[in-house]
Amino acid sequence: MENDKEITIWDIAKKLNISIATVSRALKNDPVVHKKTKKKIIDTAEQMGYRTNNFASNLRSKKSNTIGIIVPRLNSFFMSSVISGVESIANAEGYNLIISQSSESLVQEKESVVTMFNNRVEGLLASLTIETENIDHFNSFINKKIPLIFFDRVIEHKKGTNIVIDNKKAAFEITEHLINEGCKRIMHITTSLKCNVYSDRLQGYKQALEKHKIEFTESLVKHSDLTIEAGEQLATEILKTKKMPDGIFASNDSCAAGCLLALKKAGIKIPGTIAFAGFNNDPLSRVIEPNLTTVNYSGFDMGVTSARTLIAHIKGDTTLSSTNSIILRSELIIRESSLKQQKSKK
Amino acid sequence: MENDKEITIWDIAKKLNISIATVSRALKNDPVVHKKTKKKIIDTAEQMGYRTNNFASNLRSKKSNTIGIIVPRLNSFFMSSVISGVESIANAEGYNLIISQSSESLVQEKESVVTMFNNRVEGLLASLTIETENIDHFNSFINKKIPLIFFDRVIEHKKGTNIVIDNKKAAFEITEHLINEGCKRIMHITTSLKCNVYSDRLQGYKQALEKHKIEFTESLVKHSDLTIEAGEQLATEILKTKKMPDGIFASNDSCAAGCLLALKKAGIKIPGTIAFAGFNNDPLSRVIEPNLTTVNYSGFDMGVTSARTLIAHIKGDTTLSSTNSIILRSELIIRESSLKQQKSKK
DNA sequence: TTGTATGCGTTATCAA
DNA sequence: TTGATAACGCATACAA
Repeated sequence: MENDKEITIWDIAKKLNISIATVSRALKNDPVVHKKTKKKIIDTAEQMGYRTNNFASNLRSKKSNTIGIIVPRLNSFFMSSVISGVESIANAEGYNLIISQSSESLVQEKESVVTMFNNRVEGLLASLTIETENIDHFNSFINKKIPLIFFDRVIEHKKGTNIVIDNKKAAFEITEHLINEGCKRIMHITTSLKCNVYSDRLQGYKQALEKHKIEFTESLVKHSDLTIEAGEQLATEILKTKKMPDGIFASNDSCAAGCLLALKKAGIKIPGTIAFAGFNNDPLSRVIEPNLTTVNYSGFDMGVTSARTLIAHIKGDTTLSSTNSIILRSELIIRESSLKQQKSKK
Repeated sequence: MENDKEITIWDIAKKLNISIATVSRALKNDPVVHKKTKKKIIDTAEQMGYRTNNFASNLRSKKSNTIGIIVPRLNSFFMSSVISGVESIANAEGYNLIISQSSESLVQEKESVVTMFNNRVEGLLASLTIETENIDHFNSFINKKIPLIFFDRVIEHKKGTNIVIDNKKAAFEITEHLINEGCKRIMHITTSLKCNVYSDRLQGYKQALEKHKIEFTESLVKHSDLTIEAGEQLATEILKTKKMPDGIFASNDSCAAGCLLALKKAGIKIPGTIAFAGFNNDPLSRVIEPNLTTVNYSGFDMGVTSARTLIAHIKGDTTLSSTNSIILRSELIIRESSLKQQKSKK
């Protein structure tokens, strides 16, 4: 039955001997058109195999019905969960989703923003690269007042909403937990501190040390790219040190896992000699032995919230324009890798 | 400098006192327009803050410059790698990418296809849900000869290309490996056999048994949803059995990991008493102890190949229209979890 | 090499 | 409640 020619509202109108205006209205479910004609129109539309031409519609109405998302990497457990959440909302709300990854490159991020702008997305979600220090390249959106929301990796700005967790608090709690377990020399593994996520966690770490009167030691802060391999690498470094740490708090689970396993293989007792904590509650953390103490926060929820908020903005919800940031819940998950104390009771 | 009004080719034409036709040509880098005027046009376009209106352009040219991808789940390591690969190619080739997830639901998948069709994607990539038994719902694409490529989870069909790995062979090899390690009672954990990926693996498993004169036992094939939890669940079941298996080949790493850990916790020696193998080379497999023997195949590569092939189709590469399927490389990765033999030598 | 004129399929503004 | 008609911004056949 399928034919090569595309059916338009013109064809429907002709067949039904009515005007295209009425057809257009009926297809949009405009309450103004008579119920009976509406039904007739919709039926024949279906029967003729009509599909609306979004280009024409968008051109005329100046709306794209599309939202965009730019992420540093697509293939991490956290990010793919975020995208899954965003997609589910976008889909339910009838928005298309276009995705772009910056691959942690500022240049790429800039290009992605341009692409999104040219595609006339009605709103944009973005999680920044590790090297993004300002958001001038988002000015096209800000100037045109196109809703723009940063999530997770963000930069404070006046013109929009950020969706984050309280990284400082989470890091404080996890560090304090390590201290309470008896750690006195806690190493922190992080990456570029240009990024709020990591600088906040470092701050939380420092605050916990301060509260418990432990002197902050610069050399205990290690910078890496937070991969499993980086963790392994660091482990060999640690093994060469005279004064080994008695606790390690890594800024993600992959890196913690790599480091933990390498140290364990070298005969270090975990958590006995070195207690461990990570961040993200990656599936890895429940598989590694000992199970990894970590901070849980749901990428899916963050995606859902981000998409919902963005769409509310697009639809002109004014109560939101004053919202500067939304802080999502995160929780400390204590597992075996950090239990120095309880270990002896077992 | 940004203003509320959108600049069009009209504005540029007016300013430069030339026709919109020339402007349009220049912006498309048409070789027919004089170099000098072209430069002038492009410069003032930039200066005026012009951005092309894709809707008008698409409407006129009847091309969307967009490809679509439908996946069962976004948030698995494998799938997010695929998407990462697809995105990188789409981006480089100047195509937009719109993404939809079916959440393993056939109903959702059908809706996603309709959405993609209505959005007039120029080509579609899809990995089917576990319950998809035929591809009638893709007929809109097939009838209109819009390039359609299935990857990983596919159904054989005459009108298009499938991109897969040789699941049968991979499963055969991994099963044979277990047999060579001395397993005589190998359990296979799988899920819906409607899906090529899983039925092929089961076949490979059977063939290996057959080759080595091991009788196939129906009760050793377990169906589950292949999550970590399902693996744990199965472990408790196995522990209650009188005749435990001496090897387990699970159709993905998560499930293998859940099962392995639960059995290990119950005091079963891995691989001594039960050898283990998974599938996918998920990061989990390198973290679990013992490290998991598995099959590696790159989601990123599959994404890249799928996108490249699709775009070639779109561009009318005829050499491809005869290509029925592309089989990507996969490799057996042997790790500690399956080494029953070598274990004793250590 | 450039310009004129037309149409792509909608939506929106009138008027009926 | 419906209809006639003018945009929306661009690409292209044709003419110059």
